[in-house]
Amino acid sequence: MLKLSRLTDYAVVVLARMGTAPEARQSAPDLAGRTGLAEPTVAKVLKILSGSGLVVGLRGARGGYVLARPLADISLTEVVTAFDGPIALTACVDGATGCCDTGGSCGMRGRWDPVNAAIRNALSGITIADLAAPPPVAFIPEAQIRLAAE
Amino acid sequence: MLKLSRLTDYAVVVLARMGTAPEARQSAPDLAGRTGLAEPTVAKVLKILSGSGLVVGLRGARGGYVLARPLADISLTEVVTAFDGPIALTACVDGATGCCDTGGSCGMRGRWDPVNAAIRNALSGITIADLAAPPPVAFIPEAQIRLAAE
DNA sequence: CCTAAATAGGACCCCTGCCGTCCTCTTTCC
DNA sequence: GGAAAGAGGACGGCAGGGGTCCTATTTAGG
Repeated sequence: MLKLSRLTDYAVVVLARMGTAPEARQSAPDLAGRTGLAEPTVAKVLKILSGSGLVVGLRGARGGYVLARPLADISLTEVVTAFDGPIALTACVDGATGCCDTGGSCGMRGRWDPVNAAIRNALSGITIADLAAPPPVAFIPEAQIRLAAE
Repeated sequence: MLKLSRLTDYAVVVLARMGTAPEARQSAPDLAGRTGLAEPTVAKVLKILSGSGLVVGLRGARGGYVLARPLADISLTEVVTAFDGPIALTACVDGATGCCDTGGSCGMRGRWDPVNAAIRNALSGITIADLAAPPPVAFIPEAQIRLAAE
């Protein structure tokens, strides 16, 4: 299904929460409490985010996590890629050997690439800051709408 | 993961094959043979396509399927929607009740909508004909690239 | 009228992959 | 030295997709 994994969803929530105090180091139990998510799950999310370099983990007592970059510099593509792997709608990509066993006469060879690129670009144009912005007077996502207009 | 279901992939292949003889009625076993896919699977795909109105099923002996519209008039969004349901990257959409149990303070409420719209629009701009076109001299998908450029 | 061919529509089981949890090791502050 | 917290991996439960099959209905042809 064309859905992103639940962990990706959690990651955006956690990142958004971290964005409210970009300088402070925040621990996993702390963020769990503030987001209302289960602590082990938040810990797992943060470990993956740390592995992807989107946050920086500080070990030891009084440790925690800090945003590696401001939310406005983190695109949705990066988060999705960290949890769901490279964005590729079908398995028929990057020269997957014997993708569909139709003997090379698939006819679809390489045709999905522009589609993947379109998705990637759409997600690249949206930052976590766009998703996390504290509700201003009224949220009218003109930028995103313009982005969506073919 | 951000992948579409395998049936959707099959559907594109089957539709592309049907596009090579748009007028002729083609049976499920016939299309299975021509695409190299398993016959029951092709039958299932065609039933779903028929239910969505993308192809027209003709019952009885010497029956088969005919494209309801030329491939150039069938967008990827329609095919994806037929198999994967409405395009919604997260469950937090269309007022899903108690989506994340954070007590309404989710802060993400409605924020994914522009993202979903962006994906939908990107896929709407691509037709099955774009994916199925028999390789011309060189396939340079200018249209799609332009579409992807934010 | 009867048979064969083909669609329509479910029902079913298997199996993959996600998800949530937990355990251990390492690091660092007090 | 002890406690707190991240790093890394392992593991079982479970939902959802997928492939298959069965039956009913329709229709062309002999």
